[in-house]
Amino acid sequence: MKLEKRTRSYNDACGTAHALDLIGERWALLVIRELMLGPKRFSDLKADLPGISANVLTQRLEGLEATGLVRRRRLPPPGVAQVYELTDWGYEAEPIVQALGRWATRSPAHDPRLPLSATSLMLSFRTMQAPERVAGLAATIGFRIGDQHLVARIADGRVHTERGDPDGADLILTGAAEAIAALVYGHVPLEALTAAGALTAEGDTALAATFATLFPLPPKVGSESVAQ
Amino acid sequence: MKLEKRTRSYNDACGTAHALDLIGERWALLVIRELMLGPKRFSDLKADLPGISANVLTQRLEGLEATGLVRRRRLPPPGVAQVYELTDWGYEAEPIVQALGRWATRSPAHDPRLPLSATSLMLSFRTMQAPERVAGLAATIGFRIGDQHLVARIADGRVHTERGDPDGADLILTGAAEAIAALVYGHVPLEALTAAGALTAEGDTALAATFATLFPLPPKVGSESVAQ
DNA sequence: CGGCATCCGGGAAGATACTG
DNA sequence: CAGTATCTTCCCGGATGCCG
Repeated sequence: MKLEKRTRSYNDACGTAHALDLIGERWALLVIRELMLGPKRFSDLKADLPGISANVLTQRLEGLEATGLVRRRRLPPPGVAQVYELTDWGYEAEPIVQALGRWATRSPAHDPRLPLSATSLMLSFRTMQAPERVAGLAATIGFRIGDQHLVARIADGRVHTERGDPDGADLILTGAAEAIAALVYGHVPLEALTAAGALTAEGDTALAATFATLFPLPPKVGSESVAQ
Repeated sequence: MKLEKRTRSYNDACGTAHALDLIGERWALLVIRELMLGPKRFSDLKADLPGISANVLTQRLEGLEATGLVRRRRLPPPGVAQVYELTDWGYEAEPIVQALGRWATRSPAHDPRLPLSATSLMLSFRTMQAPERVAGLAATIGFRIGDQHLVARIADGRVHTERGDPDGADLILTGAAEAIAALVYGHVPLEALTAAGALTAEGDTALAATFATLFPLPPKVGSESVAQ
């Protein structure tokens, strides 16, 4: 284990270029994305980042820790596990994640049916919500995705998402993130997903249809923009 | 010339991940940044991107053209040159460039005295302007940076930047982008820069000091955020 | 000169196996 | 569970050279 010389830099005073020096390496921003809802353990990060290898994840975490975006913390006695969490500055990267996400959904090549992590799904709710559709609504929807428990709270004209106990929510959806994405973004009816065994719904199942209207996708890039 | 198999993908339905599939390769976003103010020729791109090699620039332009972000256009007869320009969708990436730039200026490692392109400087004015400081002002500042002519128009509570003829501006600054950055972000007085021969000012030179107050940098990340 | 293709060396990423 | 070690592959960066 030798001291690394610093990663090759763009050597550019432009803030954008410096940002790429910090988080431009492959996987770096997706690691940050996965920590956006709170601390995670190494193995959870690895499981939620389809395709990353252990050594690359180790390198990214080391790098992000060195630049002050990620902090390593040992959990209190009950569990011996250690977790990685974003620093305040790390959390401030959320607008970047959102700007990228919003922009890329216009891509003709974007396939919303690919694998999806629970964190990505929750962040997409933050990004894609349409204020004029959310206005006046009040509800709480709980999610059980694998062993992750999450909540979307609709209030004050905004959809708030966070980790939390789904119990007591008006509607609780249990299933894979991809199935919930099919409901919200693919506009597959809840009944079709429950019938297929992809999703389980408890509570106010009619709420699901309303929820699915809150996150309209921007129009795909049309031929007028791409053709020469 | 064989058909390339498409670049390795994150294979993730998350919009952020797809954005990285599109513009996550090294240099890609900086190429887009350099085209943000309008079309450029290959050699201008190469000159304005310190450190990029010709073959990598070729690859990036091919890739960006294939994804529909960049268009290649042959200029009308007077010049045989061809230029690269962003598509509408490509221009829509500006919020990404801005989010990255704004976020990265908080980095302790950010050195604003590194080389800087004229385009980066103009975009930084868009990004970093403080509306409460711009309010009520009206002025036009012209820039001659190398052979590039640019204008910043202060009106309607906003700073607008674009390519344009500096003649007739209230103040015209001639010099390297780094010198103008020293004025605006380094708060080096205009007199010091003109005395050193780094900058030439014509017109309302007092305007320079006002202009330099319009773009406050956010506070650097402090020890409270980085320390464990 | 502008716009590439080609070859090469170094280094980062990916896959797998292995260890405390 | 949380990484390390090793090997292979591929990308990046630099140099050169071709061709209009």
